[in-house]
Amino acid sequence: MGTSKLELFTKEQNEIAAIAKALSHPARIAIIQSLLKKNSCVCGDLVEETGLAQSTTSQHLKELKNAGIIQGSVDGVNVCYCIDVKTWTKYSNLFAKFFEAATHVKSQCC
Amino acid sequence: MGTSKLELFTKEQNEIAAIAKALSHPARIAIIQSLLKKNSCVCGDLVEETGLAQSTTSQHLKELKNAGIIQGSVDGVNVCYCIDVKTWTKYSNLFAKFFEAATHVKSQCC
DNA sequence: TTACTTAATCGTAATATTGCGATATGTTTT
DNA sequence: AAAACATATCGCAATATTACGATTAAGTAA
Repeated sequence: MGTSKLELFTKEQNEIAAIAKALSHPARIAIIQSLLKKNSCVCGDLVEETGLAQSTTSQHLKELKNAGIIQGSVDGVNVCYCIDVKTWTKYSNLFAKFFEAATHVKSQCC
Repeated sequence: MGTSKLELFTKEQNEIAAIAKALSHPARIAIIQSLLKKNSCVCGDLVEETGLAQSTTSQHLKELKNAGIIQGSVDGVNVCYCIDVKTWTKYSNLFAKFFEAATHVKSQCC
């Protein structure tokens, strides 16, 4: 136990949940917002941005990378991260679709 | 440790992360989708929908309720759940705004 | 080569999440 | 009142997440 029973749900449900999971920590939201604003894309700057330890920030970056949201490329001693626009757009559409389903709900049933 | 350092982040960042957390389990996505489709709104039916134990489903419902996404009202022996449309719309807009920020990003920086 | 810098990974501790069975609570029905 | 039903809560076990310091790896500069 302690593990989610993923096999009970549809591919889409698991996908939406997985993306939401990647977005479920404020540090990761902060990182994404920072990258979208393009104030910087260097890992060291993101460490300052989050206010967390370097190792912790690195862990969050890894999760965002695994989710396909960001990508990093080595630039000398630094690593430059950026939003993977293609994936981001895909996720954006998926969430928009998911949320929009409620526009047809006129009234509360209870 | 093990606790997120919420005080390091903005109210908005924490809010987005909190909503995402509520959406970060496929069972909860399944519940929401079911309620949006209005196939049913009775707790017992949602237990079947998820395929999880009654107590586990009840726990997921509680989390969605805590996040303000759904509301339940007692109807005799049953409890009828439904989407809180007002909150849902609010969250929908918040996420749309969050995702849209990337439409201005023309190219990858790295 | 050695020293320095940056970032990833490892090891570990604290806490949170997921899931279930058992039990409690509250509402109908008999 | 007693039995039946639906749902919430409790207690527990397994696993996941968050965070940090220490270490490793790899590039750059002296």
